[in-house]
Amino acid sequence: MNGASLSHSKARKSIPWVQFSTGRAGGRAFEAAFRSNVRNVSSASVLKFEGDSHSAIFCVLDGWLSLSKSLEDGQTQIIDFALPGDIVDVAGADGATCALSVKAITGATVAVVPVAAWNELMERSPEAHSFDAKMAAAARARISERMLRLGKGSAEKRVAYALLELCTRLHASDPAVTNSFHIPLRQQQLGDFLGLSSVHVCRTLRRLVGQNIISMKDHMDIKIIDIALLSKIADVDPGSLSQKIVPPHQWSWRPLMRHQSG
Amino acid sequence: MNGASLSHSKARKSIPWVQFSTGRAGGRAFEAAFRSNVRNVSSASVLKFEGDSHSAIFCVLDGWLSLSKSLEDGQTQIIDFALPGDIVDVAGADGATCALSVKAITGATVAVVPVAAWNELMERSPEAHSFDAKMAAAARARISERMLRLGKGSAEKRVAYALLELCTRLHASDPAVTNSFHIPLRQQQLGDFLGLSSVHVCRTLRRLVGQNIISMKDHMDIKIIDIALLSKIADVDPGSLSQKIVPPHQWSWRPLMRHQSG
DNA sequence: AGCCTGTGTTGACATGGATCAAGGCCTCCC
DNA sequence: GGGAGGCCTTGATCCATGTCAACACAGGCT
Repeated sequence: MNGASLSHSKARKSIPWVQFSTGRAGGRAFEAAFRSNVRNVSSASVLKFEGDSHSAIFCVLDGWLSLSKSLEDGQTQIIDFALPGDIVDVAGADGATCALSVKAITGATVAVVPVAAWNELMERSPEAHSFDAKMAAAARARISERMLRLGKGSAEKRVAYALLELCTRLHASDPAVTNSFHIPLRQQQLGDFLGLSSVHVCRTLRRLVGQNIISMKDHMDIKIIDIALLSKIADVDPGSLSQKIVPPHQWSWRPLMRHQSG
Repeated sequence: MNGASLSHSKARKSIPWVQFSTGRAGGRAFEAAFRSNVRNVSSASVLKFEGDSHSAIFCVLDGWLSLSKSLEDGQTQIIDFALPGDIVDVAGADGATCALSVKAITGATVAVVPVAAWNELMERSPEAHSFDAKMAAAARARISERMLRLGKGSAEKRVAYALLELCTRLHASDPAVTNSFHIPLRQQQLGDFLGLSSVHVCRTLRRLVGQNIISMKDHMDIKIIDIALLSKIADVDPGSLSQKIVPPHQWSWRPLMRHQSG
């Protein structure tokens, strides 16, 4: 699925930017710049450590990355995943160092753009800039939504939400994905994402399977069986999230009713 | 502490933007635009609800705001506080609605800038744009740091970190603040910030007081007595955070040693 | 094949923090 | 002054989740 860490690559994946950069003045040049810096990274390799100098922005072409932070004792929290199409900018408050570690969850293909080139692109291309702003806003919204459940939600709510979120994001980058998808994560990593122990992640997934809300095979091939119930557990506004996943004729919910709360 | 909700104001607070906008072409016009939309909001008033149309960016001149999200059952998570000098942009992924609710914790003075004017400002003034980018990066870094402790930290670690973070931020906007400061929050609100019950916030603060790490009077006048220990509990890199709070001659720590972990 | 390592699963047990409840101390209002 | 409502504080109890441990299963290596 991939080569050595950070090796150069001739991959010709689709780059979301191309959709607006081609045909405009400078568009081709930027596209060339992106393509010339495409690299393959192997699973589990580290692209950046927290505190490293912030030298580049990544655009994920294929595979999953994790953005994480760690405590002194080694405990790790995954702040976000970067999926194909996502832009990764982990600049800290000082702008010079990375606030987060960036690691490859799977083998991945990544366009690496030096900050200088990035800034130039942002200045020259209003479309690029607004696209970036939109992605950044989406990332912020995603993180807030998750933080809400991290602070106030039960394990079940967190897991349910994660499944729906990942499903929705995968659907966004590949419309063929509807309610069946693969999550390339160990349960330990899911735990680091959700603020749960891997053991409890396992139990919680098992319970959802037992209740026939989802099914699993091959260690993380998920199928959402009862999306209405899962949405209710996750406390997701069905209108906002799930409309994207299942075709309209399958919708069958009213506004959420309050379920047993904490 | 102030007038009616969203009333016009003649306040002449210092606006961080002015430092670079004055003297430049268009600078005065922007400054005028800011000042003409300054409003006072009363404590506990709501500036935006999640889902509202995203019509304006706020710049906090005085007072505290909270940015929060809520679950169906009413449980609230405070995602961030906005302190004097902070810029508040709660645009969601769609750009048209707010991802977060914005509420006034205290009476507050806020410059309200319509999105159109804001976008124009961002395009016209590179300095404004880079200042905004810097603030946004700082907010992201802050939230990641807190999310780490929310997911992986004990109550003690979360409380300790919050105290240090707030102290640092207050110091940034007013260098006279060093290790004594006032937090205008109910313990319930601190709990909503930290993902803890108000009862447990109370117990945890009491414990810190009992260990002579901090002192409290008048319901939230905090004084950090042993900043080294508090930093260690919070798992803060002393170099990054605490250097800003206490003068150099008071530093007396080596790199953190691992303390009893979970 | 046989071993070794990593991961998922399940059970037993420990515990941090939630919840419930009562009392005290404010401030506001009549 | 007296009552009422908020909020903090503290104690008692409960429960969700962490931790520890054992086993199963799969893949890689020799």
